Amino acid sequence: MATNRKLRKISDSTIHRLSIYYRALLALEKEGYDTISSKELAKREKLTPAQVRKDLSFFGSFGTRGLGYPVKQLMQEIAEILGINRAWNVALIGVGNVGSALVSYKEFAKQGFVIRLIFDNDQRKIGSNHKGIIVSDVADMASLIPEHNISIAVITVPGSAAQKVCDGVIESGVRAILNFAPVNLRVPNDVFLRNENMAIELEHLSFSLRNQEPMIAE
Amino acid sequence: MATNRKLRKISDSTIHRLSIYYRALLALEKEGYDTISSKELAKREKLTPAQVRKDLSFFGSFGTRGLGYPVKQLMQEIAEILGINRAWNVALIGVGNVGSALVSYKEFAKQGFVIRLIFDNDQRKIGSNHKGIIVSDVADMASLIPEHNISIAVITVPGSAAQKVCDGVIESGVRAILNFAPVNLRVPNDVFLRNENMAIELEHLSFSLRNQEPMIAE
DNA sequence: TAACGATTGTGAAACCATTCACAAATATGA
DNA sequence: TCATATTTGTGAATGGTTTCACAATCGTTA
Ligand SMILES: NC(=O)c1ccc[n+]([C@@H]2O[C@H](COP(=O)([O-])OP(=O)(O)OC[C@H]3O[C@@H](n4cnc5c(N)ncnc54)[C@H](O)[C@@H]3O)[C@@H](O)[C@H]2O)c1
Ligand SMILES: NC(=O)c1ccc[n+]([C@@H]2O[C@H](COP(=O)([O-])OP(=O)(O)OC[C@H]3O[C@@H](n4cnc5c(N)ncnc54)[C@H](O)[C@@H]3O)[C@@H](O)[C@H]2O)c1
Repeated sequence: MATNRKLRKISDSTIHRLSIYYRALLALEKEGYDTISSKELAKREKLTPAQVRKDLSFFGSFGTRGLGYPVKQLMQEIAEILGINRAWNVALIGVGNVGSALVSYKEFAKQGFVIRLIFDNDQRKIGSNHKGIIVSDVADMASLIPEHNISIAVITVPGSAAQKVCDGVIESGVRAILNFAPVNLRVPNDVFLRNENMAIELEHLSFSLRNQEPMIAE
Repeated sequence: MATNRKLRKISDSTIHRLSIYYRALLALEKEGYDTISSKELAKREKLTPAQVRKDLSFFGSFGTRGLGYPVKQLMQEIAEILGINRAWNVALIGVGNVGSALVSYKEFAKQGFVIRLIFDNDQRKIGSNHKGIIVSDVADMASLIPEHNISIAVITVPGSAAQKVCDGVIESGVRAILNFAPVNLRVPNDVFLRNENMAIELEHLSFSLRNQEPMIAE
C-alpha cells in the first residue's frame, strides 16, 4: 500500500524518473524478473543506484535489503504515487493534425487516460466522428466538461487560439492541462500546466550541434 | 556578433529558457519594442530578472545599462547561440499518425528545420507523396542520409522498432535525434538525443492531481 | 544459529542552479 | 555639464538536487 505520509516537495525530475522506473518495471516484469536491485535498474536507465533509491525513499521503503525491490509490488506503488492506477477523463480541444494523432493513439486509454470529449470550432468538424467520439462545439465546453467529469484537458489548437481555449477549460473546472501550442499559457496557481513544445526540443538539438566543439574546452 | 569565447557547461534549463526568450522577443518585435529590460522580459515569461541576465551573461553582454536589451539584436544573438540562424536538414522516420502531423507542420521549415527525407518500411507508404516528399525505404537510409546532408533525425516509429531505427540513423552519420517513441534509446556519447514523451507529461499531471492536497503539508 | 554477502535507506557532502545585492555603466532631464 | 534614475553584469550567498558512504537489515548457506 502506498504511504499516506505527508510529502515534502518532490522535484519535477523525481516525478519524471518515476515514470521512467514504471516503464522499466513493465519491461522487467515481461522479462520474468521477480525482484530488481537499484543497481540494475539504474544501469538500464543510465542513472545511478543512489538516485533510484533516493527517489523511491521520498515515498516510502519498498525494497528488501540484500535482495532489491519486488518488481510487481513496486510497479503498483509507483502507479499509485503517479495516480495511474485509475482512469482519468480527458478532453481534447482542436482536432487537427496533432489532435487527430492523439485521438487515434490507443496507448493513452490503455494507460488510463481516456479521451471522452473532443472539441473544435470548425463547423465542418463539429458533429463528425473521430474513433467513436463525436466532435463537440467548443462553445459547449462549459456544460459538457463538468458533465463528463473531465480532469485533464489537452490543447492542440493553433497558438493564436490557445489562451482563449485555456481560459475556457479552466472556467469549466479543469485543473490540469497538457498544451501543444507553442505559447506560454497564463494559468492560475492552482492549475497544473505541462507543455509539449517540439520546436524547443529541436532548438536544443541545434544548440548541441552548433556548440559541440567549444563546449568541451575550458 | 555572437561571442566565440569558450563556453562552460551550459545547463539544459538555460538552453530551454533561451528558446523561451527567443519566442518572447519575436512577439516583442511585432509589438514594436526596440529595447526590453530583463525585468519586463522576466515578467512576461514568469521568470526572475536575475535569471534572464545570468542566462544571457553566459554567452556575452548584450545589453545596455540603464536601458535594457536591443530586441532585434538580442534575437539574432540568441538565434546564433541556438544555431537557428541557419537551416538544418531533417529526416523523419515513420510516417504514421505523428509523423504525418509533423511533415505537414509548416512552422518547422520556417524555423529552419527542413524535412528533406521521409522513411518508412511499409511498402504501401514507400513511394507515396507527403507534402512534396516521396517516402523512401528505410533500407536506403545509409545512402540517402549522407547524400542529403541530414543533421537531425526525427523518430516516429513504434517503440518496438525505435532502437533499430535509431542505430540505423547513427550508422548513417546522424548525430542529433528527436525521439517520439516511448522507449529509452541507447546512443553513443557523441550523439545528442532528446525525447518527446507525451505519456510522461500526462503522468506528471496525474501525479499533481493525485497529490495536490498532501503536497502542501509539512 | 551464526557468519557472510548483498542491498537498502538515509544523513552528510558535494555539486549545480537560482537568487541576491551592488558596483559599474548608461540614459535622461535640468 | 551635472545629478539622478535606471538597468546591466556578476561575484557571493542561498537553495535545491545528486552523489557518497555506511550502518542497518535481510537472504542464504553451512
Ligand atoms: N502539427 C505538428 O506537427 C505540430 C508540431 C509542433 C507544434 N504544433 C502545435 O500544435 C497545435 C496544433 O497543430 P496542428 O498541426 O494540429 O494544427 P491544425 O491547424 O491542424 O489543427 C488545429 C485545430 O484546432 C481547431 N481550432 C482552431 N481554433 C479553435 C478554437 N478557438 N477552438 C477550438 N478549436 C479550434 C481547428 O479547427 C483545427 O481543427 C498548434 O498550436 C501547433 O503550433 C503542431
Ligand atoms: N499517435 C500519438 O498520438 C502518439 C502519442 C504518443 C506517442 N506516440 C509514439 O509515437 C510513435 C509513432 O506513433 P504513431 O501513432 O504515429 O504510430 P503509427 O503506427 O501511426 O506510425 C508508425 C509508422 O512507422 C512505420 N514503421 C514501423 N516500423 C518501421 C521501421 N522499422 N522502419 C521504418 N518505419 C517503420 C509504420 O509503417 C508507420 O507508418 C510511436 O512510438 C508511438 O508510441 C504516438
